[in-house]
Amino acid sequence: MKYTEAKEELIQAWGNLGYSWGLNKTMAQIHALLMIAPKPLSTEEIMTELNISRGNANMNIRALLDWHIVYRVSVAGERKEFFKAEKDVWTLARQVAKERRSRELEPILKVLREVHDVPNDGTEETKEFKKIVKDLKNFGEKSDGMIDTFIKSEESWFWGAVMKLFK
Amino acid sequence: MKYTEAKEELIQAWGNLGYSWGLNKTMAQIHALLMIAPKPLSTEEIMTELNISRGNANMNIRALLDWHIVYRVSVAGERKEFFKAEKDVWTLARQVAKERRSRELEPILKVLREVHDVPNDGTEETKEFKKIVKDLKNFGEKSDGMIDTFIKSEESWFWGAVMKLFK
DNA sequence: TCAAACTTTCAATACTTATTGAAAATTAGC
DNA sequence: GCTAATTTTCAATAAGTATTGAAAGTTTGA
Repeated sequence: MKYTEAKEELIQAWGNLGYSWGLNKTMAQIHALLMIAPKPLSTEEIMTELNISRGNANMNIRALLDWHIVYRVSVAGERKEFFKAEKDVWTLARQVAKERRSRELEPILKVLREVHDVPNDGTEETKEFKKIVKDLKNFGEKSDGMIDTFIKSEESWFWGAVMKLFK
Repeated sequence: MKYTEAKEELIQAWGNLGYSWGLNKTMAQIHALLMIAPKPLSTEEIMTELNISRGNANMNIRALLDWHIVYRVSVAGERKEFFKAEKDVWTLARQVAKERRSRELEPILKVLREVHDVPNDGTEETKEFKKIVKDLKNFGEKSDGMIDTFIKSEESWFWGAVMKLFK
């Protein structure tokens, strides 16, 4: 396989993965492009490489900055902005975990806490409801703690510990 | 908060969460409804509770069966099918992890393995590309192993081990 | 202060995905 | 085999999301 094909394929695949991460396709593709680029790229370059409009490029770059997985870079002698992606996979993973926790896990935990205290009126319905909510809340809170440790951890410590744990 | 409100709110929240899980909103809502129901429900009951059409209900129930997080149940003396959700949160979590691994992680790992061997033609581009792909592949494979252990693990063992590890 | 370079916004539109509902298919009992 | 109950399919359409491109806004340096 040639480099250009491989590059194309990786960008496509990363675009699909984006969906499972709460990014949209273009966002993920820009991220992939920046990740494998040896130098920061300008909006123009991103537009050309991915064949997308200026507005689209701009919006999705903003969203990536908002996720803190793409950074603004200034290049000496150039007036326009350049962008680079976080290249350290570990840092990337922690950042994504952090964002997803606050976008996905926290909202559902908030609801679980709210509905946790509905009075048990003695019916089967509320009994079952309370049981399930309790279990979900418990699970969610344990997961939350685990993710928190992950986010704050050091790569070497983490994999070392996990390796010991998972065999 | 009253039970009916709480129920409504939980179903809505679970519907949103569905998005971050590769389910769609209705699928996740049906799942929530079944999870808190003390008895298996028929398609009719699901249609009424969620105000959705027969076709919609049917399609999304099939999808949930396909994910193996909802089961078919037959009720004595009734001709129609009834459905119940997996109620054990731990089993649910493992099943979701299993499905997501094969729907999200495996495809990207496949691509990473494919593009891993592009020849280094000496340019900056291929050098950087190969480095990033190597890192991503390494990370993905470690994660894959970890998820695998999780899927095969017992709840009590897992949280015990994790608690020791994370704190 | 001006104007060129560059970035942002947003209404219009294209594209994608979800939903409906009625017709077709299947199933079960007589 | 027939019929009524039930499930499945799928074309039509509604709803939701992404994308464009041009106009408006902002920044920079002479």
